[in-house]
Amino acid sequence: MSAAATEPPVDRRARRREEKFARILHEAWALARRDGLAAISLRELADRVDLRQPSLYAYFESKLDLYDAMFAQAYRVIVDRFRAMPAADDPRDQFVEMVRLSVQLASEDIVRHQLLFQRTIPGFEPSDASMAIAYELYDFGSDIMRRAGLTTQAHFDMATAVMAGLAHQQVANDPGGDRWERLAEPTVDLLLASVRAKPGRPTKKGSTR
Amino acid sequence: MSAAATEPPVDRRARRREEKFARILHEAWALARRDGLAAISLRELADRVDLRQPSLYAYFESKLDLYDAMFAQAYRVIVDRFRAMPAADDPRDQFVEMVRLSVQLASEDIVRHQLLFQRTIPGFEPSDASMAIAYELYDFGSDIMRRAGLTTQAHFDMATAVMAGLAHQQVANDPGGDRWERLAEPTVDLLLASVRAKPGRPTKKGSTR
DNA sequence: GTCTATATTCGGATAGAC
DNA sequence: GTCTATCCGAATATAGAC
Repeated sequence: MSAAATEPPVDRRARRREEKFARILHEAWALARRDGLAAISLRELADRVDLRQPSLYAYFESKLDLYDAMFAQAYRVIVDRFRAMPAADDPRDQFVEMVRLSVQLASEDIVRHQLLFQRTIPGFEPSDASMAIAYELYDFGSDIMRRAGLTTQAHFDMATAVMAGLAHQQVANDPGGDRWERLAEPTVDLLLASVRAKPGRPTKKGSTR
Repeated sequence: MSAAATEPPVDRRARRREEKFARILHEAWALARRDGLAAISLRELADRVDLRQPSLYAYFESKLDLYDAMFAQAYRVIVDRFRAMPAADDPRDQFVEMVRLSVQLASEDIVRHQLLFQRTIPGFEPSDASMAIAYELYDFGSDIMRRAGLTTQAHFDMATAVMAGLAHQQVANDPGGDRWERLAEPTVDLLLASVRAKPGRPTKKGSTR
């Protein structure tokens, strides 16, 4: 409330700070893509944003804190991309589209995929605030799966495994291609067929091992 | 049985060297499990095997070379575990067992899984000799899948994605548990059901990598 | 093969002036 | 917020004696 016509200097400063922070994050991603996530050097990062290395500490408290900011930003991007999916009439189509998008997202930015879904940075643990963004994504995805007919925990677990697996194989064995991405549709139909075959009970009798 | 009664000193020395090298690898794994793969310190590794840090260079040429040795050893262990699987009469059962074993292997040693299946060490590329061991595993697994009825490239790709996904989810979201491991059986049946629904063109033997 | 000694470079982080 | 200066520790790797 109450933003003056001429923006108070405080807000301008805050905005400049945000812009600079965004630039820092941008260059951090660039370095991560070049050398690997774990190999980001604060010295080189500072160089790229025209700062001296100690000045970075005005923007984050430690290197792990930087990773946390990258983690949160990456999840925000992905949540936005999920929300931007065209709404499909058929829930099955929507499910297919989500799986396809997941593989695409992993494929188009491998280090992002590593930071979010593989725990590779020694000592890094996402903050609660960052995890909250992650949970947004899972809720959104769960809705889509539920609408497509998945009901049990086992259904969900199979579906998430399939999504993770397609993405992983795409990234690991056909980077830049679509060999696993194009399996999104048939794989979803596989899952849905099994749901329809034995609704609410995708596992055999005695399903707890 | 042709070893001389008095073993030649050359062979004894060679064996001692191998034993020491094995000890080095053992402790390297221990450090990786404690601190993460990327955080292995040659100083601490040397301490643990009663050497000074520079002496390690009598056993490998660089740190990346150490990772390569770990990579090769890990694949050898896994190949052995695959070969040690009890033979099942039903190829479908054999397939189930393989998927279950894959998830178990990832679950029981997460850093091994990371080194083999996630490219997380900056600059590390397995040597040709190490990759040869990896291919052994893929050939072995391909045979099992083929016998279970998978014929097309798409079948294989789906199956490998499912295996990778179950393992990943198990490791990432239920470490120490069996929430995804117990989905091995129903998931294999899912795959096989789709194969029976629309059988594809057979692939040539050994042509899947 | 193992040692001591050292080179070299780099890392993240802090103190304190402006 | 940004700087200079610096700390302190860590890292991998090499040289050369024994």
